[in-house]
Amino acid sequence: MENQLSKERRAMEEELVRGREIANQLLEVCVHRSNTHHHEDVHMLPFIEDLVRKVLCSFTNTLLLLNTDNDVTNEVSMPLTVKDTPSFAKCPKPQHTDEVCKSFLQTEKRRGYYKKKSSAPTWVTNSSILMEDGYVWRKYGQKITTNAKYFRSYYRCTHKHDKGCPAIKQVQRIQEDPPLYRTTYYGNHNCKSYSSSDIIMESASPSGSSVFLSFSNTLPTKQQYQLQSSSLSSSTKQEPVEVIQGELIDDHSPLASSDYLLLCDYELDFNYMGHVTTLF
DNA sequence: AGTATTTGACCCTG
DNA sequence: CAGGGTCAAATACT
Repeated sequence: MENQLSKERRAMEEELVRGREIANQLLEVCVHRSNTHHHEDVHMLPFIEDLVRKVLCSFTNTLLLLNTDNDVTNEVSMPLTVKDTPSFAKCPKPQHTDEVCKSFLQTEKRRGYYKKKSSAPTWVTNSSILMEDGYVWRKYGQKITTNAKYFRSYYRCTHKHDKGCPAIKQVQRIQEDPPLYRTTYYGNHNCKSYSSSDIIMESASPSGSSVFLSFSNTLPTKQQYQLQSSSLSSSTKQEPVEVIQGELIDDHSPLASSDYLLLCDYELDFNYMGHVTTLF
């Protein structure tokens, strides 16, 4: 028992060290990239993707070791769009016909059922560079939340209805000067409105670019990382992805496709995660 | 005319 | 019941 524990601990340490080394390599690549011309990126992208995958694999293995005795299946979240039936369908059967008519009339006028998603950000990207994801968003709401000076805007993928794309995002202005916005992503695109020209990490600002990535508690399964030629997945997860960036969007603009994150297609499943991991 | 945004009401969760 | 997320009619834009 004791031996088993120390064995697992050693394995975890090895995985963490490995992950850190790979992350360092990735950092070097990024630094190198920022000092070179972009036409070289084509050759670097496969290498960058490979490093990212290795880092993720390492974290995954570590977290697996940390959670070997947990029943992770319970942590799996279902897609927002199919999780529940309409509220009126869940109502207990009334005992009297009057009640039946009454409740039916009441529910008939109701709007479609929707369920609030859980919100546990899985990662944060703090960046001064301009990133795109090539998707078109449509604003469907705006709220001023408590203790917030600015509006929070709600966007969904334009292809929600024609292709059933479940992707949504929230944009919250969090700072005035310099302007800073936090973008939280929920769900992944399955609309495939993606082209190579839209590949992210397209640095709009010529210098001083910095990227901060971090993962936080309750995890995503597959996050759509568009680092490059990675295929787009159609994960059913609704775990959020956060991006914080400056000088990119206007609360009142239709989102000039400037507030996006860079993601590639994780092949990994993070369902069992319950920890915070910082990449940079 | 078709599409996108605004905005108040509605609805769910904690 | 409050706070936050979504809907959908009204409005603006192209």
